[in-house]
Amino acid sequence: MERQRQRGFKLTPQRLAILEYLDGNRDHPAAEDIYHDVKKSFPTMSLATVYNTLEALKRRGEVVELTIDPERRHYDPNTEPHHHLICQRCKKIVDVHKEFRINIPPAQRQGFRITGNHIEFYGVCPECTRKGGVEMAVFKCESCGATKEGRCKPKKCPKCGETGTMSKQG
Amino acid sequence: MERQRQRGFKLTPQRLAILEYLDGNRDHPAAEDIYHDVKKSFPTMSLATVYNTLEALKRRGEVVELTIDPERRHYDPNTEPHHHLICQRCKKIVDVHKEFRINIPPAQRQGFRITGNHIEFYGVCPECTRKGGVEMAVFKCESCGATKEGRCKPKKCPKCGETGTMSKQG
DNA sequence: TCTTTGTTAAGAATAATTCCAATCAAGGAG
DNA sequence: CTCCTTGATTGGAATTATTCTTAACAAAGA
Repeated sequence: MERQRQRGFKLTPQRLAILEYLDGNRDHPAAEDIYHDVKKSFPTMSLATVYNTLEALKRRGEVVELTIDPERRHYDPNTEPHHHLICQRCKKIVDVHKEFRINIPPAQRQGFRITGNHIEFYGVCPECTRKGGVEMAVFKCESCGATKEGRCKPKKCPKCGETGTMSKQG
Repeated sequence: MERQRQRGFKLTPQRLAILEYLDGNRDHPAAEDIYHDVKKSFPTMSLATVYNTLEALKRRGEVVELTIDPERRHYDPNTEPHHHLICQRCKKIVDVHKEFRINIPPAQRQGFRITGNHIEFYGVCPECTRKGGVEMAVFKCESCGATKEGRCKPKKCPKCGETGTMSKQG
């Protein structure tokens, strides 16, 4: 994070808050998630600033944009090359730190010069496996109080629409 | 009725046109691309119908939705498991038909049950390699006549906004 | 023929993202 | 210290892809 200071990247309070949220984060948040969280300690934060900052960080190679979820872009502050494992039921994304020796045989490269790769693994996470497909839990929105039954934590409140506010109820 | 229900899919002229467009297509088109093309021979076609049809085909496993491009969803009528190679410059997507023996060691599976994977390879396509990064070509919109300079064919006309109408000029 | 079911078209609605114009804050030059 | 330049922030408007809704429709079955 220190390395930002140089290189003409202005460390404004807003950017600092975003960087702090991102630092060490392994949740592959979307812009909206970052916004929602950072807003709590920084109520004047604008969603546009989150997008601007993410774009600036992306250009600097400090975060990687994940094109894994057709609904929204996710960002990964972990820039070491790694892969991802996605729960096909609840859409949770976790990291896979292993190098795979994969190479396209020249005959199949169609003239491309290959520069890298990214593997998406699909599967079912332990929580969803346990829930089996029948059992359900109740999730409550911290923001508007609405409740919803489901196998896994909904990313967004079905009532007030806020993201990241649903938590499991006793 | 039973037969119909088993197939559960009415072959309407619109759907036929979409299927024909998709058949053997290796371009990983987006909904808009399909719409643009099919509309030519079927001017009454609606974009919603394209989306509906794609959704129906997806549910039946006749097409695969590719989450590769953050801008829009692409569809692949080739449902045999395969991977993709993407030109990082012009965003062209080509197929890679090869099986890779990749496995996440149990210690790293984090309790997930793995069901599949998809590899995205990144690279530079022969056209873009040739253009080197300096040389440019001029592309013209078949629809509105606007021209644009670029390394690779723009997916969308910068003036009229139509997709798939840009072609290289003499 | 009447009903059921699923399809289409058009446009409205939604949601993520980008754009824009008006500030604002910091740093350098004078 | 003040002026000027540059880049950052905001909030709202604009844009874009996608979904939803409704009414009209068409084929199949009773």
